[in-house]
Amino acid sequence: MAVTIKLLAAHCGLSVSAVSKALNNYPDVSDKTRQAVLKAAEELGYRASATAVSLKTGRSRMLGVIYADESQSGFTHSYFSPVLQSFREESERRGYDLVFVSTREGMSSLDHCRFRGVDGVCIVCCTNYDTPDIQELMNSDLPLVGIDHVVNGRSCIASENRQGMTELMNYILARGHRRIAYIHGEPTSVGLDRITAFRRAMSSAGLPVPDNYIVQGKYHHPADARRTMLGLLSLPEPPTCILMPDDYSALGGIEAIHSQGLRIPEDVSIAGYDGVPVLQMCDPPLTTVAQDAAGIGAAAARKLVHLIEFPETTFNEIISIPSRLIPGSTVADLNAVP
Amino acid sequence: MAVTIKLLAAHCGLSVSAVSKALNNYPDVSDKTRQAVLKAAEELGYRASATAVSLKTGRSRMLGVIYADESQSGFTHSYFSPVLQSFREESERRGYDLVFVSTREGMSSLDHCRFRGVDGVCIVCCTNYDTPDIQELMNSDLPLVGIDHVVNGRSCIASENRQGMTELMNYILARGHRRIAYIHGEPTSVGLDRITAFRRAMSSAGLPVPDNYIVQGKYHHPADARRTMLGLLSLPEPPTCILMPDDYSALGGIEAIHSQGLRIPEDVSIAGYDGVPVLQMCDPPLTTVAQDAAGIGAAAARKLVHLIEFPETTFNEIISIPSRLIPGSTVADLNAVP
DNA sequence: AATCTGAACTAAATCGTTTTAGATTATCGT
DNA sequence: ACGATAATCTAAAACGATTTAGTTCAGATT
Repeated sequence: MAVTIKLLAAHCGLSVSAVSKALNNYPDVSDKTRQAVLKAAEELGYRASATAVSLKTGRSRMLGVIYADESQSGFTHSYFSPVLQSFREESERRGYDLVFVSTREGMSSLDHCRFRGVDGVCIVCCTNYDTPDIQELMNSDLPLVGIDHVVNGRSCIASENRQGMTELMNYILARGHRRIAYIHGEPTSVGLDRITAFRRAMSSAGLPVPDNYIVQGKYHHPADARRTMLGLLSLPEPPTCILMPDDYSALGGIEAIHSQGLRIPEDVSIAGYDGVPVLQMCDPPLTTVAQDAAGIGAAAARKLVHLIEFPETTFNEIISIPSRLIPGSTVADLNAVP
Repeated sequence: MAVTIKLLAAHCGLSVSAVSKALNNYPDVSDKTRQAVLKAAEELGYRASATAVSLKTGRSRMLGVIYADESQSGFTHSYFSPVLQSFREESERRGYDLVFVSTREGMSSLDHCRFRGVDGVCIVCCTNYDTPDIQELMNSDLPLVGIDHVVNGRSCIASENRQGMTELMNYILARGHRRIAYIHGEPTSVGLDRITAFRRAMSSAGLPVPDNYIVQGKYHHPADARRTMLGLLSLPEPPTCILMPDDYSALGGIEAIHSQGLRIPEDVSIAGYDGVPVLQMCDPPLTTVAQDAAGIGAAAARKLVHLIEFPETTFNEIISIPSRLIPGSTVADLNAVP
């Protein structure tokens, strides 16, 4: 089997404890011995067993990840996947490995975290935060950060949704649109922030928002978006521009518009949210707001590691990461058409 | 802290070993005691520590995942991400959790696997299989399955690339195309299989394949595809149909075609490979071959778990998963244009 | 009644580390 | 040269489980 510390100790003619101390930079070991141990460890290819260290120290250097978008897209989710990616990179940079915590039968997420002995957990993607399972996690004493959702005074990394939506609205308004509709996603904290920003922008511009211009749709669900879009297009006074829940849903919206023989943006304008690269390669490139997924993932990892390593001095907080408007070409400039 | 077996034993008035046996269905424990233990465990919320079990038994019920597409797409990779997703689901169904094995400085992937004590490893996504790092893994005695790449007699799950490509070619040929070009990806085993099938289909149809009709491109790299496509379009005798390395690259190809003022499929036909849902929502939907990512991921998990649990009776093999043609609308029917 | 058998339990070793407390030198002041 | 002090090492317990080798005590056998 693998070479253990016992073998290494024997090879060095030292006690196990001396070797352990040498490897862990304890002060009460001579430089000569330390060098010898390090050299021998290198030669024999010694690696401490994470399992044994973990058992003894109570720290595993593993981070749990809740990624439960069973419904549909899985790891291909256009927003959460890149968040996870950068969360992973930053975690590994800090010496932590990622484990997925599943909700296996009979084991709650918290149970699972304890079972695996993870040092902390990040809720990256989760269809519903109001489940007993997630609540139990939130109320536990496990270090935790959430993406995009604020619960129970826990730390949370989120896009500046109001800022992003406001920039998008300002852009659309500046292009002369007045009849603007919003197919929004589920009214989570994210959703509500965006809706608020939408309404504010409209009222700041002195524009009314007819009730049927704000429609609840679903995140990441093109088929639903398609249906909803068709409804909007068939209104007696249809909007000139429609905001979608996200870029992926926008695909369904675009489809719906084309199916009516309408052109984008000549006949109808449309905007997404997320900044998915693929949509920028489509023709025409989608007007949208790029969320800084990489920044969010990295911030989450940093925060979580801090919570773990400096529990005394680290406080819970909500960290906002700015978004950036991508103008694209799917919102017509009505001023330019005299 | 958490409730340990020691506490549970005390609570039951039994020895630690009796409790352990009760929990693990040993025969030499009375039914009465077993029930009592189970009940107490439930009440106290006892969970065995995976760490401790792992240390003692040498089995961790964790699977390592190599997913190293640092280059670009990360978890949004349109083909590997869904593979990973289903690999994860099937693994969890069988009681295994997934850990990412990173190549941290100074620790090879194999080292990392041993360090974490994973029971097996799956190479899902990997930019280059010819590195010492991957070779070391392949030559180790760790249970292992690879996706799409055959190395060293290890188990491998792959799409039936020849079948897929052949079906695609038959479809294209049936639509009357004779000047067909292929921008292929890196010549890995996958790439070579597809090229072989392409050449066979052409020669079966008695068609020549000019050298400049087979161009090496890159997988998952729209910008590169764009450049290469422009080259093909500017040939003295340009192809009527171009096969792309994959759907994502096809986006770059489509872009290039449009940039020349050409229409798809009226002026040029194009086909992808993978069956990415997004591309089916674009207009027109892409002609492509859907790889059964879910089937591949699940098969990989099953194979790996077998290798782990029945090492004697399980042999290494190459498992092929059929692909399916998605006709789409990007390949013109030349017969229909008299 | 003495012995054997088997069921049901316990003690203790073990997995590979870390860490506390104690042991062994070597160094030094006097 | 002698005890004190510091430097360097070792022994052993502990982490939380599993598992081997007993042990105990009914009840059956003779």
